Amino acid sequence: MPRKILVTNALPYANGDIHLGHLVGYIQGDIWVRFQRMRGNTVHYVCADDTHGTPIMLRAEKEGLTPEQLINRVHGEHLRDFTDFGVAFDNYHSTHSPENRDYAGDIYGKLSRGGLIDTRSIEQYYDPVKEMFLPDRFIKGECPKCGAADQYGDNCEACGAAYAPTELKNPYSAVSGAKPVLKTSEHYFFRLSDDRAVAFLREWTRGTNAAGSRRLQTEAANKMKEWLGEEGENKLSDWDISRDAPYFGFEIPGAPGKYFYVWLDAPIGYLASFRNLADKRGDIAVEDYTDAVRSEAAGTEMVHFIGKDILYFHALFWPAMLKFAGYRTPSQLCVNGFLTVDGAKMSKSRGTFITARSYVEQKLNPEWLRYYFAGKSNGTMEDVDLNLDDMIAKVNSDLVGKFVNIASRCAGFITKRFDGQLGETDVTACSEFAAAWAADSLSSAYEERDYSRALREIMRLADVANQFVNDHKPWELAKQEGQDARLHQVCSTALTMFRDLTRYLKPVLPSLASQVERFLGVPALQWQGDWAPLPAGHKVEAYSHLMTRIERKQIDALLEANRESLAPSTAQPQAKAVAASPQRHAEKQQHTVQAAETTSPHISIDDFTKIDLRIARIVDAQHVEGADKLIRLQLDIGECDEAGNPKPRQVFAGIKSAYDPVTLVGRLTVMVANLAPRKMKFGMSEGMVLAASDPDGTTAGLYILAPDDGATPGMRVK
RNA sequence: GGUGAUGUAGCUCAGACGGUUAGAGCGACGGAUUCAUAACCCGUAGGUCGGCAGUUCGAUUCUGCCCAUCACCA
Repeated sequence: MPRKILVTNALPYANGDIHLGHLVGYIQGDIWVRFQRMRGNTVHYVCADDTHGTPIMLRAEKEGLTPEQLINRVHGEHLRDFTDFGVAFDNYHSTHSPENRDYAGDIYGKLSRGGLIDTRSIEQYYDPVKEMFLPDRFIKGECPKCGAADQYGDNCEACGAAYAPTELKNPYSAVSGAKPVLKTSEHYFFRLSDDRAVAFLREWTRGTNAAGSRRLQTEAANKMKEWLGEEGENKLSDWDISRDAPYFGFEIPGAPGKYFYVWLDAPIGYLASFRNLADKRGDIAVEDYTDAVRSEAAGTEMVHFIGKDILYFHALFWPAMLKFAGYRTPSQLCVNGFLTVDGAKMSKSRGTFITARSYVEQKLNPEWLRYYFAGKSNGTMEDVDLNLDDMIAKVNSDLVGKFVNIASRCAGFITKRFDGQLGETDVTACSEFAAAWAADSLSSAYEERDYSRALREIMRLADVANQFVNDHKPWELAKQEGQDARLHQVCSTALTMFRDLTRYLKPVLPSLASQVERFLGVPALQWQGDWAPLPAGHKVEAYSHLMTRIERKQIDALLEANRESLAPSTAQPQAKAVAASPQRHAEKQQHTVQAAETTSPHISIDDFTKIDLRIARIVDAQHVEGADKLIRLQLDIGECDEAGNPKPRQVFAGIKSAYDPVTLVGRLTVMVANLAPRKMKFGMSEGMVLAASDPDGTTAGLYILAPDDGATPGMRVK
């Protein structure tokens, strides 16, 4: 009985570009969907832009657009990025849609009638100039703990303290610069602290779904336990779901001037997108997937792929909203971790904040990234590190060296010697492949989203195939009289193995797989039925190579294209944000993202004065025997020994490529006098001289510094 | 500060309900080969399994403490 699954990916916020961090979760989701379909299951795969909230409203205003114009533009950009990376949603909708308005109203109405909506007055900062209430992130001021200036209303980037915006000293509005005033307003709350909700969530987060598997990964379930507290303890507080006008969103039915908080209607966008798809197609019974009773009868599933930054929303608010509005709750949450690049948070100054667009524009192959991410995905919430050198090595050796190579080394014989027709396959030689087909270890690895395990096994099979070719040496058979039949069999067998490998890699590399299907002249590869070799007499196309290698210089160009110079921080907060989180989703991400940027380009004056810079006279300079780069310098900085004789410092400087020692003697330059002495192969080095060079190496050369006339040895530089 | 996760060969990662010589791929090195975008094949070297202490006949695997990294919370 095929499964019927509604799969979603987190909705990206319509306030920024898709970057490689986002793509981790989308690629994981897409691979799972493609796998399920190859197994014959029915999957509806939907997503949408998350479009509401204050940041969108203000951003549109800044760009001189209406919010609708802004989100329309971004919708196109996002969809194009996903498409280019092979993430093939059946529908990419928007939370600013009639379907979403209907669902939001319906869910809210049912919660309200169920007694789960409360109103109460709260006091908040209000911008009197802009005439709007200010979210925490739009209030700035001095940190109440350490006094650092220009800190946001929720936490301090200088000392890490967390506080309420009302605790800030000298607060001002980041929108207008005005001093905010406290103002009272009535807000609507979802009563998450209600006993029914708490009891439900306790069961839901640790229980299993209809198929008997856990709804949350173990780590995620543990995290929920932390948030929910122990039995009898109630750590949940009610959730503020309204915002006052002006606000870009949906007005709450029966509450003029009050709008749904963006996070209320964001996940509802999953249903809206699905409804929109069903209306377009006309053959999907929506309630079979969305209604509590009917979905149970129909045995459908609803699976959400999300980043761990938005677990809170998807494991608490979302199931509770659904449950108490009579909707089905999610069957499973697949939570992925953050992306780091070369072991560190993505950074604009290092160029590792890589946008999806720039990757495509720099002509890198999206399937390289899909393969690498898949190789790093093991179905847990762990962070994924994109190690660029590792990616180059892995893709080049696995995909080009091993996988593609199998076809490349055999197809030529089939074309040249046998007119493109396959011969008999040596089925015994394929025993490992037949065994892999019969076993469920590969498919269960995909099912559990442990793609790295699947790929390890697939690459082991690729090794088997290459060994087979190597052992039977078709290039020798080709030269021998009377070995045509054997040659034919060996190459045909290798191509059957190659067909199998392609099938297993297809969820990860859909585009490469379709090239192979064309080359082999086979219908779209599926993952069901009995194993059979490619039949004798079957005709294949001439081989043309399937994938190129990655070169380091392509990666360097990509980093360069994403590098932003460290200009003084006059930019708007959004513009210089560095996101560590894969799914930036509504205002919550404004938090994560801003807090993530701790790599300040500034040092304090105290840090600077730790460096003792001195004017030095080069009293001697010598080549160093056996050193490629070093020159031995004796530097006078006015120091003397006990007897009062001048005592120059010995410093080894790596400037041999640019200077002849003879020309250095007598010159003045600048040295770091308090650098810890270091024993080098050729002796002690008691400091360093400063020299300028182009970090990119575009302009060659090395230039030591020289003071203006009048400076004398020993003078302090500061 | 509290909680949790992670720390295994140069790199990326498996694994171990405690038990003889701790694994893979890549990289390095040596050999073989030349069908294949120097790809493939065979072989070698590399790890006191983050540190310290404890439990045990025996710990890298369990416990405690510490260190580092990351996340969450206040």
